[in-house]
This record gives sequence, C-alpha cells and structure tokens, in this order.
Amino acid sequence: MRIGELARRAGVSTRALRYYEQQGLITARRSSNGYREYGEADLRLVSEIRSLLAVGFTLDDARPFVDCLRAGHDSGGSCPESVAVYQRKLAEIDDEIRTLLTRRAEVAAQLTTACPGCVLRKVGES
Amino acid sequence: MRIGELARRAGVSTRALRYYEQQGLITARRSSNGYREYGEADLRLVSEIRSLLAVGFTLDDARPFVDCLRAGHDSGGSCPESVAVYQRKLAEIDDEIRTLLTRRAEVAAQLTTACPGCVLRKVGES
DNA sequence: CTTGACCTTGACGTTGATGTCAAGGTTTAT
DNA sequence: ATAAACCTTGACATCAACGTCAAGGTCAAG
Repeated sequence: MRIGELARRAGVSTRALRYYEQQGLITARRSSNGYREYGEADLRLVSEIRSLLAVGFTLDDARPFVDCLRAGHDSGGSCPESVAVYQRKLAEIDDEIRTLLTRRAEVAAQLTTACPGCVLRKVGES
Repeated sequence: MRIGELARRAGVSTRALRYYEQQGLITARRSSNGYREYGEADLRLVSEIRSLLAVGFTLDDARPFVDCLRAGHDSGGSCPESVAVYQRKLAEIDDEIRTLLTRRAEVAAQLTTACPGCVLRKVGES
C-alpha cells in the first residue's frame, strides 16, 4: 500500500509517516516511480508508535518498541530495552504527579489566603 | 535602579525582564541616556511573576496579578480576576493529575503484561 | 585614552511533532 | 487531453519563555 492508504488505516497524517521515517522509526520500499510502498507489518509499527505517543511517550521512547517488533517479537514491549523505557516512564510520570500535587497544594493555599472558602475540592476527595 | 541590579535582586536575567516588558507585564522609566530605571515596586512585581511561574502559571496568567498589585492592592491575588485565574489553574492542574494517573495505570498495565512483577509501587502506596 | 562593566535594540536558536505551503511529477478516470 | 487524486522533496510556521550572539552606545576608574 502507498502512504495515503497507510495514513488512513493508521489514523495519522502522511506528514507524520514521513517524519517517522526521517527519525528512523519506519522505512519504506520504493516503487519504480519513487512512491513509498508499505506492507501490513508497517501498519503494526505505526499503530505501536501511536499508542505509545498517546500515553505520553516521545518518538525516541518508542524506538526500542519498534525495534522489538521488527526483530520479530509479537509484542513491542517484550524486549528488555522496552521494559527499561516502561520503567523510566513510570518514574517520570510519578515525578510529574508529585510535582503537580505539590503545585496544587501551593496554589490552593494561595487561593485560600486571597479568598477563604474559594478552593475547590481536591481530586478524589468527596 | 537599572536593569542589571533589578535582575540580580529578583534572581532573573535581564533578558527575562525585557521580555516581561515586551509582554506588557512591567514598564520602566528611561534615564536621559535611554537606560531603563526601576523602583522598589518593580521588584515586587517581578517577584510576583516569578513565584507564579514557579507553580506553573504562564506569563499571561500572571497579568491579572500584576495589574492587581499595580492597582495598589497589597496582594496580587486579592482581585477577583486573580481569584478566577487561581480557580482555573486549580481545575487545569486537577485535569493534568487525572490524565497522568490514567496514563500511569495504562503504562503499568502494559508493563505488567510484558514483564509481570516489574511494576514499581504507585505514588503514595506503601 | 582605554579597559571594562554597564546598557541598547534586533534577531535567530531552542524543543517536539507535526501543519501547511510551494512547486512539481505520476497515475487513473472520463 | 485534461482534470482529479495521488505522490515527491524542501522548507518555513507553531508554542513559551527565554538564551545567546551581534553590533554598538554610555560611563566611571585608572
């Protein structure tokens, strides 16, 4: 299939696909006229990339997953490099959550000072 | 005082101060030679801006606070516009926290699938 | 008089993942 | 043969808050 069809099937823009190629995440055979030609496996790779981006991974984070799939594994997350990225990402997310909770408290405290009784209820509090 | 001294006292770069001026957050008298001249009140404004930026506000968010101080109030957060920003920000932070918690769960689930027993403990869990 | 520490405006670089044009070649259908 | 729908590479635009040069004016000390 050509880039337009892959883009439609994967739910991304052709621009994004060319960018992934430029970043070395996907590759494409070329037809005699120079058009990119993709197979079903490429759809799989792009889907993996999209689902990772959707949960906050960068394209660089996605690389080990793509490599894992291309190495023949049935899951992009089943290689040690991918597991390492998962763990690093979890730690990053936890850091961000902690930072946000701290900020939340600081802002709420400021608001309370400026306007007692104005603070909304905290996430998860009834 | 001139821009260098204000920058040192406020703990920011001169570039940042010129940027704040360009964004309409602070203003400066000019000496006969064209140099910016600031007073103590300006230090107060810059401090307010920095503390707001530190908790994740944008310069645009900070504008009502600066206006409030310039209007003569002793606290940047004591004007209704500032309170509105506080509340909007709290809502935004809560949204981000919810998003991150969701992502955290998704990533942890993926990791568990790929590597059972690899998941670190969640924030706040013992 | 000259070094050095100030100050000025202007403008490009940073970061990530694209969007959007430009200017053109290819293919399919009518 | 010509429009419509593809495709190509290249390159600038986006967002925020500055960092970092460039090229030059100002001013006090030695």
